Amino acid sequence: MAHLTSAEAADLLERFRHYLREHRLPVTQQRDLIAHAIFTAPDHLTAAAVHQRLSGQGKRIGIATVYRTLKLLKECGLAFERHFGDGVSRYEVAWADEHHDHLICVECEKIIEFEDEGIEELQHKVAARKGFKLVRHKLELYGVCKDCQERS
Amino acid sequence: MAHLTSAEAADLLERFRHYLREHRLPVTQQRDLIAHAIFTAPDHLTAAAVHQRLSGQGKRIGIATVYRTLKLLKECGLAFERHFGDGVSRYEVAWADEHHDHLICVECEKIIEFEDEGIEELQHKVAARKGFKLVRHKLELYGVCKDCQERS
DNA sequence: TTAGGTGCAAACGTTTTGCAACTTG
DNA sequence: CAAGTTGCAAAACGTTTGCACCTAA
Repeated sequence: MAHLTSAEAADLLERFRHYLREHRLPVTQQRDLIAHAIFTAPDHLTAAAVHQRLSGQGKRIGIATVYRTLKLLKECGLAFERHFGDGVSRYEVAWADEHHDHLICVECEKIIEFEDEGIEELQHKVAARKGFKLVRHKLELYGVCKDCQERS
Repeated sequence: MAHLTSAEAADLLERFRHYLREHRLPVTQQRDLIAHAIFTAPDHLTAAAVHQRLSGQGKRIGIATVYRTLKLLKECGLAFERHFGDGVSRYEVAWADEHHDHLICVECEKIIEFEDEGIEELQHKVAARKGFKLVRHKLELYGVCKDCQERS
């Protein structure tokens, strides 16, 4: 689950502000709002979804600013950009201690997160065997979820 | 290695033609050329790369036709479409008996293919645990290759 | 002959960029 | 005040589509 408590979200927001100050970049209302949206989202948001969500709250923010801020969040390591093959980028909070991969239903598009120690260990072994120093990985399992199996 | 012998490439081309005839679709020069380009490529090609490669050979083929044919190759299972997170689709021959994942160097962008039985087995276990019937997966390991490690 | 493919150019949806006006520090 | 951000609209990007013409069977 990528859903953070509001205390955790607040902590991440503070870390983002700290990163900005450290780099002598202004902490603006827009940056706060966008970062907050990502930190409190229960799922993976597209830039358009972030924009809509803020518009719905009466905030007038340009889509360009959303992209610019998402890039900052990526750079400082507080958010990840994901691609699930439909040509749209999705963003999610990078929850420090948690590493998870994705299990995606090919019928209803539901996305479930999981972690597996064993797989991670084998990944490191494979990389080592090829002389690579592993820095990150992406694993997506596509299948039919229980609900969709029953439905058919 | 995704590099096929010319006999293997010829065999795949014949399979493609067979698929087309079976579906009462014409076997055109363009389709032959594009399929051949994919089957003989040593690496993952973008649509633009296929187009360039053919243009370089003096063939005047529209980029739209390249996309249309790549879609056909995907549909008949002879090519896979891959996404490595830079917003561009890459295509590679689907070598029937081989299943491989990718190891990508984050510095020189070199792409190495690998297979690992152990990882695949664990993937099936994870999916089963969550009630999913696994149909396919995507695993990409990003790291620094031996050459780039030495270079720095 | 005719179904369907082709190239072109225009349309598309997502992401980026140039710029004048505006905030932040 | 100066540096850097913002919103807008326009551009850029990869990809798809509409259409008149052409090719395979």
